[in-house]
Amino acid sequence: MRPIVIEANTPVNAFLQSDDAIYGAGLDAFTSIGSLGTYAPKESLFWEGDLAEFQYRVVRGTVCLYKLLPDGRRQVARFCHVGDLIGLSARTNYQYTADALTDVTVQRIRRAELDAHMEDDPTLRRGVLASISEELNAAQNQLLLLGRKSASERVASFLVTMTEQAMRQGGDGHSVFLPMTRVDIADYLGLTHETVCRVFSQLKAQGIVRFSDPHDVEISDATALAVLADGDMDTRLCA
Amino acid sequence: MRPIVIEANTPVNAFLQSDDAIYGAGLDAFTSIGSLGTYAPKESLFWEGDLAEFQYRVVRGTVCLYKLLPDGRRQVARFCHVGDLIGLSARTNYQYTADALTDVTVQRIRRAELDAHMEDDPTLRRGVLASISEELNAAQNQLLLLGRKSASERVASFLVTMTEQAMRQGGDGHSVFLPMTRVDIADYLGLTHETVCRVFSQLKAQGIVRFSDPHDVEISDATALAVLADGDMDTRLCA
DNA sequence: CGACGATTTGATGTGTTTCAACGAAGGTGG
DNA sequence: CCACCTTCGTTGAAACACATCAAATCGTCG
Repeated sequence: MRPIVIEANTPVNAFLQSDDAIYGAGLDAFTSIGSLGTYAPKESLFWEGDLAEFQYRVVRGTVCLYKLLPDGRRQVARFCHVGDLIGLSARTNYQYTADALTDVTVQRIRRAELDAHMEDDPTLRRGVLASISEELNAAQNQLLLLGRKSASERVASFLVTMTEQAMRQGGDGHSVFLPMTRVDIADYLGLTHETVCRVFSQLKAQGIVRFSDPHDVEISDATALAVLADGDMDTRLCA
Repeated sequence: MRPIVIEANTPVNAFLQSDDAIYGAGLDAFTSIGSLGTYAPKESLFWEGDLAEFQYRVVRGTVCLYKLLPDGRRQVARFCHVGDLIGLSARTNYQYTADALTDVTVQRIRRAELDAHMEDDPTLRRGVLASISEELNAAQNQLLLLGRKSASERVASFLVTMTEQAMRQGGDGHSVFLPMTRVDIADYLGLTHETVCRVFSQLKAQGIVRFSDPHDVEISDATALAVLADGDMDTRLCA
C-alpha cells in the first residue's frame, strides 16, 4: 500500500533544461497569460477528483499522472515533459492525480481564460487540439503495450520512448536520464518494480544498455532495443 | 495468427437502433455535410497507416478500433457505438484499423471540410473537443484496467461499461447485447478468449449474470458486478 | 448432411508476481 | 561526526494467475 503523503524534503534529481528547448506551436497563450508555479519532487499539482480549476504546461522538470484503485494499486497514465499540456479535459474535475517527479516549473492558466482565448485564437485552438490528440495517440500505443506486450518488450518500448523524448529536448540519443524511480516505471508499464529491475539487468547482460547509475542509461544498441520493443525494424532510432 | 481478410458474408447480428437515439451536442455538421456509408460485419472502414481522408460518426451498429503487432498480436483500443466519432487526430494517417462488427452506418466527412466548419462553428468545435477528450478519458481508464486489474475485474468492468453504454442508448440496464465475439472482448481486455469464457462462467455460477445466448447478457446483480469491477461501491449501476 | 467458426471446459505450462533478503545512498538526530 | 533510519535498487526462491494446448459441443450455412 503506497502512502498518500506529500513530502517536500527528498533528493532532487538535477534535470534542468534550458527554456529555449520549449516547443509547442501556437501555445503562446500559456506564456502570455499563464502564471508560473513551481513544485518540489513528490509535491502534487492536483488530485484526482479535484475541481479542475487550472490547466498546465510544463516548463521544466517531469510530472507523473496516475490513477489509483481503492486498494492502492496504481497506474501511471503518462510522464509529462517540457512542453506537455496537463489537465485538458471537458470534465469539471481532474481525472487523475499529478505529482512532480523532479523540481518542476509550470505555466498555469485558468480553464475559463484558456477557453476564452481559444475562442479568439485559431492557432491556439489548433495547438490545443493537436496536443490532446497526440496525448490520445500515446495512450492508444500504451494500451497495446499494456494489453499485449511482454515485460521485456514493455521495458524496451519505454526506453525507446524516453530516448525519443530526450532527443526532442536536444539529447544525443545515447545517454538518457530517467527522472522516475523503478516503482514509477513499473506502475507505468503495468509490472512490478522487481520485474523492471530484472529486465534492466537482462538488457545490461546483453550489452544493449549500460547504467552509470540507476537514473542514467546509456543506449549501446538502439537497434536491438527497437527490435525488442516492437518485434520490428522500422524505427527512427537505428544506429 | 489472425488472418487479415475482409469477408462480407458473415452472420449478421441484428443490432438495430432507432435514429432518434443518436446523441452528441453540436455535431450537426456531420449530419448536414457528411455522406452516409454502410459496412457489413468484418468490413474495414480503414486500416492503420492509411491516409486519413475522412472522419466518421457512427449512426448505427458497432465499430472496433485496434492495433496489431508485427506477429499478429492484437489490442482493441475501443468499441465505437452510436454517436461516437472516429478518426479524429492531428496525424495525416490513421493510427489504428477500424472494422465493422455489425451492420454499420456512418456519416463520413472529409477532414478538410470538418476543419473548415470548425473554424466557423464554435459549437461544433466544442463538440469535437468534448468528444476527443472523453475518448482520452476512456483510454486512461482502460490503461488502469490493462495495467492493474485482474481478469475478473476486467470482465466485470467491461460488462459495467457495456451496460452504461446500453442505458445511454435507451436500454433498461438489465439485458445487454454484446455485438462482439469472445476474441474481440479478449483483445480489448488484454486476455485470451478462453479466460474471458471462464470468467463469464464464474459470473454465471455466482448468479451475477445470465446468458440466454453468447451475445445476450442479463445482469442479475449489478451491485456485485460493480464491486468486482472496482473493489468499490460508488456506482451508478446499483440495483 | 458435412464443414466451419465460435464457444466452452479441462489439463498443463510458464512468465510474472509475491515474498524475502541484502546493499547502497542520503537524510536525520544525537 | 557518526549511528540510525528510511528509501531505493537489486537479486533469489517459491507461488500463482493466466496462457497455452487440446478437445468436445453447438449453431449456422452451403
